Amino acid sequence: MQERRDPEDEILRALERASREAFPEVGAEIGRIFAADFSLGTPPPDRDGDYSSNIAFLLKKPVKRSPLEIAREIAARFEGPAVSEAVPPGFINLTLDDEARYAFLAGMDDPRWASRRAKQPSRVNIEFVSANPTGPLHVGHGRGAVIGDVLARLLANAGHDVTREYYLNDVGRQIELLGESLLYKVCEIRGDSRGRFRDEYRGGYIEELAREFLNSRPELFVEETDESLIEEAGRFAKERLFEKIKRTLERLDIRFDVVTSEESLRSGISELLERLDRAGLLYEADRPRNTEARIRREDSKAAVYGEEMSGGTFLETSRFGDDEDRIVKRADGTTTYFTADIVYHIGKFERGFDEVIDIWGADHGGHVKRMRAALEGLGYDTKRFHVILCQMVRLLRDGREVKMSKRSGEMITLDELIDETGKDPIRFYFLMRTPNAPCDFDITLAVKASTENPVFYCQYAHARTCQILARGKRDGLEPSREQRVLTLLADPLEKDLVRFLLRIPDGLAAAARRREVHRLPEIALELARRFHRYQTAGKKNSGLRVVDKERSDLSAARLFLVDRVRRGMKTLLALMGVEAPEQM
RNA sequence: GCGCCCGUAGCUCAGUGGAUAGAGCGUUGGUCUCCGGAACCAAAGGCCGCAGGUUCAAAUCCUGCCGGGCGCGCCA
Repeated sequence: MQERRDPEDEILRALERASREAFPEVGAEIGRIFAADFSLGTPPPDRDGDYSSNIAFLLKKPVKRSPLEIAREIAARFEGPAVSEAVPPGFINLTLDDEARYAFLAGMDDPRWASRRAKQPSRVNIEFVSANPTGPLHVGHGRGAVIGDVLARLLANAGHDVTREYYLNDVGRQIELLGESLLYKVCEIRGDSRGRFRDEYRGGYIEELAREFLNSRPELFVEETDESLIEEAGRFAKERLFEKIKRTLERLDIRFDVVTSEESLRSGISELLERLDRAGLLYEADRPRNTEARIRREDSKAAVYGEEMSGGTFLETSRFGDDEDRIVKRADGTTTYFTADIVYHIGKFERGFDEVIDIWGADHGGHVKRMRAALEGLGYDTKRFHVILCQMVRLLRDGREVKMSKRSGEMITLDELIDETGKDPIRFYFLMRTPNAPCDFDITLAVKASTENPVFYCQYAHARTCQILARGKRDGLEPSREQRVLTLLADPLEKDLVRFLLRIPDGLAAAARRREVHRLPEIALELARRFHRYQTAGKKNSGLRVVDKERSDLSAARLFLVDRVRRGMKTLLALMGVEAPEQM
């Protein structure tokens, strides 16, 4: 195995040296620029050069000369593993020399070839899915699940220590209602029509659970009070439903390091209330202060829940940017979801995480401000708290929307979607779009085996590399990594492929820095596109064929390149959790 | 009314303050004596929602407006 080299890092250091040498009087400024996340760019495709730098523009102000002049001064003093050239209006384009180029390609043997350590590796907690155990996962949960999982992979690739966490809301009114719904169904099955229980949850899974519950408790209803029955039924249902949720996620290759249950936080709640009280952030009232004048829409969804408003203890989140104060303890002494959630988030910081990331559905958008306010009020650094909100998923079939409504029972569960398309299209499509925007998932397209289907397109590129390498082997040709041989890779299509491979580590580092997983499919698609182009060109022009016994040196070089593309694609697919098949 | 998010090619969307704004689909026209054509090439198609501002440089940052999505008591 060859030792890995990071040509970009070498070039950046050489650029810094040359800049200091050319303009020693602004050394401090230069140091600042290079210490930040300053990185190299890519020249337009029709220009020479593997990298480009805009350093001359950034130095224009302190140096007080034209960017082009500055670029020339720096380029003239540049000493590194590349040839540098200053071009108007002031870019410095750099072409890596052969030795560094092939050292990079050989370094791809190292499984960490695409991993570039973040400047400040940190302990990161990513909480995602966290669906309530009151029913099966739906398609929207799948989006958050995939984004959270791949963000974890991406940050780990950048050297961070990542914990995947699921927050289980396993107490409270909804679990009570779940228990009642189960008992309602039990009564129905038994022909008992006394109507003692509410049927909040009605899906087919409730009936299944009710039958299981009856089987395990044939003597049901003999002695118990309704209250203890509801609790037992709730516990029974939530445990089974959470198991089911975990099985669904495992089908997508998603697992968690830690599951924290709301129940386990109970002991921390009184402590939290005392702490908030000591900080002077609590008050008792019938309604939050300063909210009378606020206008609300009557058709607001949450109004449905607003039956009782008997007052209680409020937390002054409005002092820290929230729209109004939030209740943390009801008049009857019970606490709310929000109270437990504060305990939970404080706990994450107390456990030593440097950064806390939550991946929530768009319908939780209103919670961001209050959570941030609560943390700020307690003295935590809210810059270390990030929320990624996932917008809605619209399902399409044959280009038409699949309507989903709970009432009509026309829900497609995540399990059903996996049955239909398999894991890979789901993962890939949900990654393709920024979480900030709603996305469409076209079931018809997801199972198609052609260029139109991006996941197929990438997997096919990988399979194609494997088949070509196998073909070479049958003809007695093996990849070569001798620099003498590799200089034969002179066609523009080959140079373009190499140049693209060179930029992958930086692309991944940038994606990690910005916590943006949707860049991954983009990178994979571009690599696939370049490779397919190269292969089809070889069909047209036999001079570009990879496997050619008549020209064994050239073949060996090209096979090496094909093998590097294979590794590149495999790495990208692995980061996305998508399979890399050797044949389709 | 308030908050968050989104307005980029006919459609779906990329775009890290940099060079002539890019892909896929769709449209039109092409490509193989087949290393997997399950692929590729070319053409057409753009007031980057509108108006200001910051900057050497704005699709990108700031402000205001217009249009769309989601949310807006103590359900989680």
